[in-house]
This record gives sequence, structure tokens and C-alpha cells, in this order.
Amino acid sequence: MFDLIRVLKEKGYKVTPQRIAVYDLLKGTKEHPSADMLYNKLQPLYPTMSLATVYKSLEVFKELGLVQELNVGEDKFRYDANARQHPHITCSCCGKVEDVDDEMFFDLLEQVSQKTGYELVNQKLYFFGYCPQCQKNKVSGVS
Amino acid sequence: MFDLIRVLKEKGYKVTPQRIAVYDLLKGTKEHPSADMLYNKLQPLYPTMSLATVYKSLEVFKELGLVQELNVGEDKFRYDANARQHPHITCSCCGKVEDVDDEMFFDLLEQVSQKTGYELVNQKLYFFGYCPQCQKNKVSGVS
DNA sequence: TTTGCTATTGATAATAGTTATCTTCACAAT
DNA sequence: ATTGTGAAGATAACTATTATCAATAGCAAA
Ligand SMILES: [Mn+2]
Ligand SMILES: [Mn+2]
Ligand SMILES: [Zn+2]
Ligand SMILES: [Zn+2]
Repeated sequence: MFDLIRVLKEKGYKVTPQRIAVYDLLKGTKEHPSADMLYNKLQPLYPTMSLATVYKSLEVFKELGLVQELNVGEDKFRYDANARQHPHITCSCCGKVEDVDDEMFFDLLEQVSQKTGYELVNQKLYFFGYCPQCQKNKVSGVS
Repeated sequence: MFDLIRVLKEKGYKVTPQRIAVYDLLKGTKEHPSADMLYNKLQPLYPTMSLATVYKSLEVFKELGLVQELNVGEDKFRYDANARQHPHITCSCCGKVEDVDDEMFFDLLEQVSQKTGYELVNQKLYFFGYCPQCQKNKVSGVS
């Protein structure tokens, strides 16, 4: 099982309550929050925590390969405690961001590498559309 | 064959030399330039053109479905006069952005739609790695 | 436990890409 | 020619993110 505290210590980073709080919150959600979403959720429990600290914690986690940054076309980044690359899908109506099962993408990297001659190291796959919930609301006339 | 002037007129937009210049430049390049890259390239021929005009032209083109906006993880957007969704690959060394042949992605949308229940309208596929040129430079010791 | 070093925090200023504002200009319709 | 309106250019405003810096706190050594 993965342990934030161990990784921080191994790499010479200090273990602070702020870092633990940010990481735990991100780890415990499926909603791919942005920095300010994390900040707002932390406010009640950690009212003195600065937004800058949220950004700096995320920066450290990125360096350590513990989180990944997503850009789904908004003017801000979202974050994912699942650092393994996997496709995401965004609802253009309600804005939520969800994971896509990536079985079907298994040999994609290999194919792209062969086609382009690139030595591939990463990929970001984003899909956009209307989620089942928003489709339902639409036909039933809910705004 | 596609005609910018016709589309602008049809939709009630004025045909201006600035819009034509921005579009022609974007249409004639494969490098997926950002707004300021376009602006800088236009400077010699159109020294009075404002950066704001570049942005506003791109905005119009987006509305008309004539261009697409790319985000390859930089802190700015890039633009593509090929508005049809197609995968892109970025070299993490030299920063160039290229197209990927999308034959292999034909049935991807359908598969994702089935898996997620989303009504899909769009996708953005970004790959990252090292281009053949940069791989060569690396082994030959060029910085 | 106490001490001391130094990374980290919190507050805030700075940065940079993008958008909004506003005045002037171009130009098409009358 | 006159007039109305969208667009251009200049620049201010905006906003997410990053940098700065004094005060704080984690942690290793004594
Ligand atoms: Mn995810
Ligand atoms: Mn392209
Ligand atoms: Zn939705
Ligand atoms: Zn390269």
C-alpha cells in the first residue's frame, strides 16, 4: 500500500500537516479537483492554510510522481491522485470530469510511436460530451 | 474548396485584411502556433496589427468552426486551421507540436461512448515524447 | 528535552496569457 | 455625402499560477 509519509521522507521533504491534508483530500475524491476546489474544501478543517500552500504541495507531489495534472480545456488545471495516465471524459453541460476505462487504449502508445518515430513517454486523452445525467435532464426539461 | 471570405459573409462578419492575414498564416503552417507566435510573424507585414486583434480573430474562427484550440500543457493555447479533431504529439525536448495520423483512432469514440454512456461530441488526444531529431541530437551529444 | 538549522508556511506581490473596455476608424447601406 | 455599425488598436482589467520573504515549525543532533 502506498504511503505519502514514507515517500516524502525518502526524498528529503518534510512531512507537514498541510501536505498530508492536501494529499488525503485529493486521494479520497473522484472529482479531479482544481487547486481552488481543494483549497475551499480544506478551509473548514484548516482555516489558516494558504492557497499558495495548496499549489506548492501539488508541485511537490507532481515532482514525486504522486499526482498528475489535467487540462480539460478550462482556464485552470485539475489534479488526480492517480498518477498513472488514463483517459478522462468531461461533461460539457455540468463540467464534471470522470475516468474512462483504458482497456481499449492498451496498444495505442505503441502504434503512435511506430507511426511518428517519437520515443513516447506520456499521453493525455480527453473526451468531451454529455453525461447520462445531463442527457436525462435535457429530455425531461430540467435546466 | 474552403473559402474564409464566403463563410465570414454568410455569418454576418466583416471581411477585414487582419482576419484574412491571421487565417492565411494559420492555414499555411504546420507548427500549431500560439497567439503570440502568430502576432510576431504578422508584425513585419502588418506592423500596426494589435495582439488583441489576433485573439479576436481566433475567437471568431473558433465560433465559426474554422480553427481548433489546442492545449499541450503549456501555459498558453495553440491553434490549428485544421478544425477536424486529430491527435497531436509534442516533443518534450524542442517543444514542437505535430499531427498524428488518426487512422488507428477511428472506432475510439464509439468505444468510449459505449463504456461511459456519454453522448460524445469531441476529443483531444495528446502524446508526449522525444522527436526523431531530438533523439538523434541526444546520442550525438548536441545540446 | 532542548537547541539550532533550514525547509515550509502564509501573506502578498508579481507574472503572463487572455479578455474587456473604449475610442477611433473603415466601410457598406441609404 | 451622410450615417450607422462592426472592427481595429491601445491599453486596462482579470485570473490562475508563481515568486518573494519574514515568521514558523519539522526534525536531526546534542
Ligand atoms: Mn482520473
Ligand atoms: Mn494539427
Ligand atoms: Zn453532465
Ligand atoms: Zn524535438
